[in-house]
Amino acid sequence: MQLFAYGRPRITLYTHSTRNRPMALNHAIMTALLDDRLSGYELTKSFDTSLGFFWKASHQQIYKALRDLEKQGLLESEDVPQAGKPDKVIYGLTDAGREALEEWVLGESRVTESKDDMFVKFYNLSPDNAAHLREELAERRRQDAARLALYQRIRQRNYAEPTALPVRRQGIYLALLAGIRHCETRLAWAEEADALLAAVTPAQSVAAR
Amino acid sequence: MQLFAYGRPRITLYTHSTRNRPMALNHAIMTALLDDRLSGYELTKSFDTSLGFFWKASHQQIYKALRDLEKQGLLESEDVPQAGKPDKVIYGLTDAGREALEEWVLGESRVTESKDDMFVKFYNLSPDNAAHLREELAERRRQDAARLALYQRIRQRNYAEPTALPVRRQGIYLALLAGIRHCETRLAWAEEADALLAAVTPAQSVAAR
DNA sequence: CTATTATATGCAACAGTTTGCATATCCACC
DNA sequence: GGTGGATATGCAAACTGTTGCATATAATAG
Repeated sequence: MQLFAYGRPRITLYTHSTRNRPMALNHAIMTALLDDRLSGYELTKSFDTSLGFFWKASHQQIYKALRDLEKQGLLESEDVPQAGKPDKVIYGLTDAGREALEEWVLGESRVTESKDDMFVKFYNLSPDNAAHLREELAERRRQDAARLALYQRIRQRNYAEPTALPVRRQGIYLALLAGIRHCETRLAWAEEADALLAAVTPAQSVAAR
Repeated sequence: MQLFAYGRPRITLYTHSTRNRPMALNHAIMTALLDDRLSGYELTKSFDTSLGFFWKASHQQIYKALRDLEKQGLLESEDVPQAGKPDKVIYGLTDAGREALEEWVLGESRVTESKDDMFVKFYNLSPDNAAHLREELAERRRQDAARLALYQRIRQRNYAEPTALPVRRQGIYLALLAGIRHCETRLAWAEEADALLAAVTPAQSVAAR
């Protein structure tokens, strides 16, 4: 009787396994705690700006990650009673946390490519939906413009002379610069795209006359 | 006795609910099937190039999505026996599928921001890891350069004169252009970043002397 | 006085993605 | 004769992220 009916058992080498690489949200949180001790609430808000350009997270995710990281001994917490506000729990990096973070930086990076419906929609362009796509595009432009303005302000205030900054701040500057360039590129593209869409749209209004 | 101990029951309006918006992978697949009838295997490969810049999917995801979409009547399938190769199943859009796709385009878009470890790592820049980050950056440059070259080739071959193209092809051109601009921007940024990192790295080799 | 907003934390269900594994054929290369 | 790679499809578990809901205090706006 043959128990292993199909082929022979295989030996797998796990050469490119990512199993042991924990999700980067944890590391993003630890990064945010490098300088400051913060509560989950404060982290949630700070994720909306600075680091948030590269990593979005909901408060549910963040609170859970904080508890997990504390269980692993990478963070320590402190209960802070407050008057006039609900009590909060602030978290800080432990030495083990700092070490784990440094080690993580030296590992391989994982990229989760962005997924954007809008581009898939462009593959479906027709006179029927061109007007709608222009609207979506206009909304994006507003968002990108707002974000760009914010990042430009931050740059001028805190990163005007990058080479004069301490090393770590130079790294943050580069990330910020990537964000700025990204917004600029999208805005320039949106202008080109809008011009082309505008040439498509009138066909509909003519047909609808 | 008070059964609803905490506060009063709330009425929620679901004004910005996204519950009924199905994931875009399904729509990306349907989009890829607009012109051609393809098998899961072929779709997986085509996702690696064209649409893949905006939407990555594994073969496991794609095969499952295809079966789901067929169950919903949005796709139809046909078994194709092959000589010298395993048989395959090719899928095509049904009329219902085409309609559903057109309707989806007119809805709101969802953006899943890209998540890239590398930028989080830049927030941790130090002389200890600057060399490692330069390596990662160099690897990204190779990838971006390769992708850019591919997209440039596609552009020259098929989209040299965008305004002369049929409407839908113009939409694809715009998506392609976004991909090109994106790669170019990242490459330009990587150059700047590398220059700054280079100024950080030597400090280590001097210290290590 | 009531509604809203900000502060502050959390659970549970669900949706979506990744990873590991499984199966099978045929071709090319060494 | 075996190894590796391309073709072709699929299951199941683990992981990650989103959504809806729950709870509580206090300030502010109307």
